[in-house]
Amino acid sequence: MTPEELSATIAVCIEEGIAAGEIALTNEDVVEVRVERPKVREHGDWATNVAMQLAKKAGLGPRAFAEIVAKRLLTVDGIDAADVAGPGFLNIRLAAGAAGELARSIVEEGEDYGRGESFQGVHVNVEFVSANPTGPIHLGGTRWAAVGDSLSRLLEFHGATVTREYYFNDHGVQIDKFAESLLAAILGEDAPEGGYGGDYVLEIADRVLQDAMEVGEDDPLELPRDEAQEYFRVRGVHLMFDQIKESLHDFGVDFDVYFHEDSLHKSGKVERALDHLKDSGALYESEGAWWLRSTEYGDEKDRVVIKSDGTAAYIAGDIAYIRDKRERGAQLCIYLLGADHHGYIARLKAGAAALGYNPDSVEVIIGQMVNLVKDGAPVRMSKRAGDVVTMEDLVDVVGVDAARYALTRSSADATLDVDLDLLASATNANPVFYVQYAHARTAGVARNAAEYGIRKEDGFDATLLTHVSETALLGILSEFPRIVAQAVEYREQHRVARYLERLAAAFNQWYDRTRVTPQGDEQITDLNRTRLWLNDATGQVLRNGLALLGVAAPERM
RNA sequence: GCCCUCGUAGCUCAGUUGGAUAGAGCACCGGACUUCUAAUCCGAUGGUCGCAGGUUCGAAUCCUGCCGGGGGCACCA
Repeated sequence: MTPEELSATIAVCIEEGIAAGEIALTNEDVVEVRVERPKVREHGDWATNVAMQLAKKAGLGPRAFAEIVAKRLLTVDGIDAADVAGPGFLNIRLAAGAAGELARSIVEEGEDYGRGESFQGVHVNVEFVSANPTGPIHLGGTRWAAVGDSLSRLLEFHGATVTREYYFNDHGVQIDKFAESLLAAILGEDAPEGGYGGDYVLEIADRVLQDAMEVGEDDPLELPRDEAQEYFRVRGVHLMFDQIKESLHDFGVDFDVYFHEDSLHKSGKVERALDHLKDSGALYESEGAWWLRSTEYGDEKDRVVIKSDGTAAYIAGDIAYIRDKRERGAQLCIYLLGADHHGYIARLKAGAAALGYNPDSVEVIIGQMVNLVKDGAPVRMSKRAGDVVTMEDLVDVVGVDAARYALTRSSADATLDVDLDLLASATNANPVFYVQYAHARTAGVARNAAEYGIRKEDGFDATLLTHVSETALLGILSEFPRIVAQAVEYREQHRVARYLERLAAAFNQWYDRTRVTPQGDEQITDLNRTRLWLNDATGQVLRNGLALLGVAAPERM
């Protein structure tokens, strides 16, 4: 019996109590029954606090309410015990077979186990990273790459069609500084004020020059300075962006759309969006400018969309962009932004509302910063000095799996300290290895079982899974669909990672106390076969969970 | 000054959206390998959940006010 089935069963018991006149409620009062795993094992397999939630309204004491439900639960097949405890908790113990059946159903469902439907048929646009191509992806961007891709995978697992999108621009102040820096680097000058340093600048500049020579173009350095800079801007941005895409690809993140900010302006989409807003009265005119009512969404002040000189403010592009995303089919637009962008939330929501969309269709996830720790001290990162830790640096030191896992196992809205020494050296201090090792173990057990000639299809008897470490493992396996559903609902991928760590621990404990393969000259029995089902079920869930984080599930380590 | 966010064990972090005795990993201490991988397992130590009030059967969780860290407050992009 899964927790979902148990939850539904309890609801039925309450409704029966209502029908029998023992509970003075209507069926509409019956809230969704939440079952949870008690922290203390002796309390049973599952517990619910529904009696405490409903007792008051029913005019009963919580314990009396719980007794009425317990009495009926006991008559249900697959439930061994239902006890009332404490202030009104209902502790439930499932029959051994009822829990054990799960091992088989997980293996049969395979990579679909845990799948959900909460986003079935919904088109979601997830925009993340979106760094302008003025340098390699740094640590912060790496975090959004890992988190954004994992959230996308979670949404897809719940039925969504996800567009992974990267928004960028190759014009503007920062890009000009980048172009200036390229030119300065190749000429052996110091980086300009507010420009970019670091080896990569010279590398890119060199490549631009080499490429020009190879195709027999005139030396761009012979051009007038402003033309040379423009030349380096176009070619340099292109090279830089290719490098970024390659880094992301090597990191396991591929975007469906790289959206060019300029295209909004050039195609007239900004203008059309602004006309639309003026016509619909979504903006108001004041002091010669057109304003967006962003204060209605928590902004400190309303924002100018069309400046008094008639030109579009930056935010106009954002609004046109929302409209473009929606017109391309997105029903939900999720933005992953750094903490320095939190002021954008109100503006984006106000923009969506002005366009006539539900402001809830724009969702902004604000992520906190990543700090790097080395030798017990924070590593100072300075962009000016080129002393920036990049995605490639991190991957070089710890590998893609450890990097992605470290960045996804914590909530995005907590600042994160990444300890390079720890990730690189002390392997057992690194949870990703613990989880991957558990998976490799399931694969190893399966290999050994095959050698012994143990075949799953020869037998399965759920009632044999009675060891305390087995019921614990089964309980955790049964939680996976709900953990995934919560991770999707709250957009919190780290729940999956934390769950996998619990699952790996439960598996290791089981592995330590029981055996799948026979010892000595023992005969192969259904117990061996049934445990192989459980072993394979665990491997399946570890694989499914790691896939949601974009982390490999190795067969051997 | 205002806004956002975080504050939980020595360190890094969870805490099932208000539930039972607040957890894990690391570090430290003590145990367990002739048998499916010891990258593991078992045990011990370690807490005024930043502080003070409030809400209720019940608060790490919700509300208010302080304190501390981080970020943000343009007719810039």
